[in-house]
Amino acid sequence: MKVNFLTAALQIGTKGERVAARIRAAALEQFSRQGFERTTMGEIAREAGVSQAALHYHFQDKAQLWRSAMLDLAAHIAEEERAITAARDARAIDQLRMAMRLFVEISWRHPALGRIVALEGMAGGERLAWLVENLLGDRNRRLAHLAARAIAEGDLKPFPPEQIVVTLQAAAAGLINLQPLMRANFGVLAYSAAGRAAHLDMILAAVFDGFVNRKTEETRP
Amino acid sequence: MKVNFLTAALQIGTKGERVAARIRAAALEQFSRQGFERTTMGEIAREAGVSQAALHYHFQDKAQLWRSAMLDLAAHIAEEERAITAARDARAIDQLRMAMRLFVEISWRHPALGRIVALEGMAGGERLAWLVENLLGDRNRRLAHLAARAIAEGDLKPFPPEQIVVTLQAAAAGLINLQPLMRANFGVLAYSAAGRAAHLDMILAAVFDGFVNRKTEETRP
DNA sequence: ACCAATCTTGACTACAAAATCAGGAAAGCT
DNA sequence: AGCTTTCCTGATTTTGTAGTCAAGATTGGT
Repeated sequence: MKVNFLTAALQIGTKGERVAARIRAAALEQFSRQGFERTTMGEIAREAGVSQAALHYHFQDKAQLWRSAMLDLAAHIAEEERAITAARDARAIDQLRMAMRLFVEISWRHPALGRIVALEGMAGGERLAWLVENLLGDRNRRLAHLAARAIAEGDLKPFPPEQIVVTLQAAAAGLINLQPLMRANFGVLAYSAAGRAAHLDMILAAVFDGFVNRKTEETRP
Repeated sequence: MKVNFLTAALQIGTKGERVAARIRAAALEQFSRQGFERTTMGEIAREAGVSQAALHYHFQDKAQLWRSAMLDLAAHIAEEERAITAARDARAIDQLRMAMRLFVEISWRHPALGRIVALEGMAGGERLAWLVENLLGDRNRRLAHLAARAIAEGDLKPFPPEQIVVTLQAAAAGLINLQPLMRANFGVLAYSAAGRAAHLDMILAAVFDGFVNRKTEETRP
């Protein structure tokens, strides 16, 4: 059996609940890698080590399994996020930097999230609408609001806040999502813990700082 | 009939060649939006205004149609690129900046490219291998080499060149690929020509500059 | 140990989409 | 015009996958 963050759920609940959790974990992995239609129920079943029919016992249909897997992911992420509370009175730019740090760390721990957003965010449709409604919308709007404040406080270059937010996230998730490309194109392997830390450094030090308004430097000749 | 950049091909060649071009254009649009499996031959046929069987007359199977559409896209892009030749003796950083400008412009004109790379680059598999082999590999390695030179010349912060290249491209294509997300999440509409120019500004001025090593700015003109 | 509820499965159905094919229309040549 | 090649289509077959179902296995309570 595959081991990942959802495997913890195997320890609790009734047998059915444990199997359902295993199915959700397998489904999330497949859906996020292959997208919804490329993923088959049979594949998920095999990965979870149960029969295909078991999937339909625990979940009404494929779409509902997808939503269930997403909610599961969201719950795990929310729990990890709660651990960190941004200081309310800090400058917007600092809250934003903190949010980006968190985003990168969570993206490494839960690569499925970024992949799903990329897949559905390109395609549009009802699954995207569901994601925006249930998981992404508030969070993104909050970040955009934060970016707008940071601009107003003179700390960010004055680009459209929504664009800043989406671009930052796309940049941060890019390397993580595109591991297969990195491997196929450059022969680079998946990252160790040290590599992840270096990646976080890169995003903050390079990409994020690119948006930062360096008043002192710019007023220089 | 849908009009796009491939429609030009309608003017030349035999009747069959013109129909094949129309099919490739329709296929490219669908494949890049929906991904390979979500796209059906029937849909492509309807979009191209021919019968489903006609697709199998011109192309052996779905996979070959996909490859053919990609080659078509690559040919168009290559032609546009050829118009611009980077000065050989310029500093690597300037060549890189020029390449990014080109990348953003081409990405706006051919949004299918970025979507395909994102889709297949996340999933891995034989289509990705084909893409790397036939149209991405050399180009990306050349860019990485350029980034490495720029680092050696002290113009870029010393992050791994492959990571810089992929992250820059992910950041630049992010907004373009994720238009449906922008719309669903923020209600923002597709971009006008002015919006595209502004986006290019943002990528170069913010993201690209984030990677630039500012120490050298003082010593440079 | 027994029972009832919960869970799981193999076998099956329904359906959508890819691929094939024989027949016929259109284009191009002489 | 007559002939040949190229092109296109409707009808059909094949294949892969989602979803159903009745029967049997497992689990947990008493």
